[in-house]
Amino acid sequence: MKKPVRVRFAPSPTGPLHIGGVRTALFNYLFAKKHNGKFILRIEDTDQNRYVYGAEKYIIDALNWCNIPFDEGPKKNGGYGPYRQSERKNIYKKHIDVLIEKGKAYYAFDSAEDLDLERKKHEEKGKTFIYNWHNRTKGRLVNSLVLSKEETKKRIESGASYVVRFLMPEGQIIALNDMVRGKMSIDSNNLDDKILFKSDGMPTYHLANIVDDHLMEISHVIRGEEWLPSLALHQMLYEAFGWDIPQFAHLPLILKPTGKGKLSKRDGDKLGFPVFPLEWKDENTIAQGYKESGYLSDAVVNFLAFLGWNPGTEQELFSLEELIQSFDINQVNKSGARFDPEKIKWYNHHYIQQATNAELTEKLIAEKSELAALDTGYIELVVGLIKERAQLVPELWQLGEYFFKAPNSYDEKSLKKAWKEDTEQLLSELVVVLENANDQSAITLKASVSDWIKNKNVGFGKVMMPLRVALVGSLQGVDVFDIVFCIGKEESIRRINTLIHHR
RNA sequence: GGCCCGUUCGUCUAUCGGCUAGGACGCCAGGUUUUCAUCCUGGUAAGAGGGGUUCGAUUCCCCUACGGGCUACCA
Repeated sequence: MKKPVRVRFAPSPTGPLHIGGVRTALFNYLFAKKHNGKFILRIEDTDQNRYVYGAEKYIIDALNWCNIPFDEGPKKNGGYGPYRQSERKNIYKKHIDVLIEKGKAYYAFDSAEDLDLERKKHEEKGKTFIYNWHNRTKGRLVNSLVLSKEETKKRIESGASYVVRFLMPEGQIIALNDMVRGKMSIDSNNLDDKILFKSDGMPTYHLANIVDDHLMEISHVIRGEEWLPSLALHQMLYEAFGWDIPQFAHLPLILKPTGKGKLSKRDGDKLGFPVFPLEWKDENTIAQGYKESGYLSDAVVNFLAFLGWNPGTEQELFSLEELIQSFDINQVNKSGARFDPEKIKWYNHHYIQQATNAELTEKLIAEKSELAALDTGYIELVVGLIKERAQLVPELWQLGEYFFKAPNSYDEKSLKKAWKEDTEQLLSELVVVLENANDQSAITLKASVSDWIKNKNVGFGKVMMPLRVALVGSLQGVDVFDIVFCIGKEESIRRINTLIHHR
C-alpha cells in the first residue's frame, strides 16, 4: 500500500514571491493533483530578522491568482497544523532534545565573532574553515564534546548563549537519490556540523524542514536546485531521527535571459519585464507584477510549466487541467533554463485570443479606471476587433484609442504617403458618399464606398489611405469600415473634415 | 579556493545506441490583409572539446573546458 501523496511549498515570507518560487509551487501543485494528493503551504518564518510584513498574504494571493490554491496551510487546517514555523517552536525544541539525547547533536558555545575570525584566518591561508570532525574537539572550539557534562550544564543554566550542532559522522559515503537527477554520493568528511538550533531559540531551516516534513507526512519534497547541497545533511537527519525518508526532486534553476546567474529581482527592472506574479509595493520599492502588466495567469502558468519540463510531445499549449494530466516529474530537466520574456508574451497573445471579449473588457476596466464611465458593450465590441493584435491586456486600449477619440496629431510619414494632389477633392466627395451610405453594418458601409470608388475608377488606396489617416492618425489599425461603423458616420465625417482643414 | 550539479539551434526543448538531429519562440523571406498587426507558407540555426566502449555514439564511461548552485546562528 503506497502512502498518499502529500507535497508542500515552503517559502519564507521575506518579500514578494519570485517567479521561480511560483514555478516551484506550480510543479508541486501539478504533482499533487496528478496523484490525487494534497498540496500544502508551509510558511518558513524562522528568521525573524528577515520577516517582511505582508509577504505571507502576497504568497497566498499569488498562488490564488495562478489558480494553484493549497489544500492545507495557514487558516486552512488539514490536521497537521500549525503551518507557520514560528508557531511550532516547542515542537522543534522537543525534537532537538531527542537528537542531543541520542548523541546525534551537541551544544556549541563559540560566538559568531570567533567563528568569523576562524574563517578569516583559514581564508588567509587559502583554506576553508569547516566546523566538523577535524576540528570540533581539537581545542580551538568550545562545545559539549570537549566540555564536561557538568561544565556544559553550568554554562547553559547560567544563561550562556549556545547553538546546537548536528554531529556529522566521519568517513561515510552517503548515497543519495533524486527523482530528476538519479543517484549521487557524497563524502561526509566534506560536510560540516550544521547548526540546527539557533541561540535565539529558533530552529534553522534544516531542522525545522525535516521535522515538519516528517510530522506533516510529506511524501515528496519538490524544491529548487539550490537545496541540492543540503540533501545529504537532510538525509542524515532523517536517519538520526530514525524516520522514513521522503522522495526528493530538485528542480533546475531559472536563469537570467542574458548574462550570468539565476534570475533575480533586478533583471526585471533592467530588462523591462516582471519577475513577480503580482505587483509589490513597500516604502522604497515598487516591483512590476505579471497581473498588472497585462498577462493572463493561464499564460504565465503555461509558460512556467515549460521551464524545465515538457511532455515529450510537440504540444505546447496546455490548460491547467491538461498540465495536471500530462505532468510527469521524470520528464523534468536537469539543467537550468533561461527565462525568455519574448516567449511568455507569445503565450499571452495566444491566451488573449482564447479569452472572451467580456473577460478581457473586465480586466481592462480593472486596470484603466477611466474606462468604467464608458459603455461596456461598446468596449467589448472594440476589444473583439483589436484583440488579435494585442500581446498584453493594456494594449487593448493603446491599440484602439482611435475608437474612443479623434487623433490629435497625424503621423507625418503616413500623411506623406496618403496625401496626393486629388485627395482633398476625393475626401470631400467621400463625405457625401458616407452621408448617404447604408450604415447598418461595416459590410454595408464597405459596399457603399466600394461602389462609389469603382464607379469613380480610382485606386482603392487613393481613398482608403487618407481615410485611415483621418480616422486613426496614421496608417495603422483594424479594417477601416469596422472603424467607421463603430465610431459612426457622423464622427467619421467630422474626422475627415478635420484632416481636410489640417492640410 | 572547496564540494555538488549540469552542458543539443540565439532561447525553451525532443531524441531514453541506428539521425536526412524534430518542434516552439525569435529572426529572415513570401502570401493574405490595397495600411499596420494578426494569420498562413517557407527558410535560418545545434548535441562544448579530447579520449575511450561499440558494427555504430548526441545518447554509455573518463578527462578537460565552460556554465550553475552551495560554502551564514538566511531560507
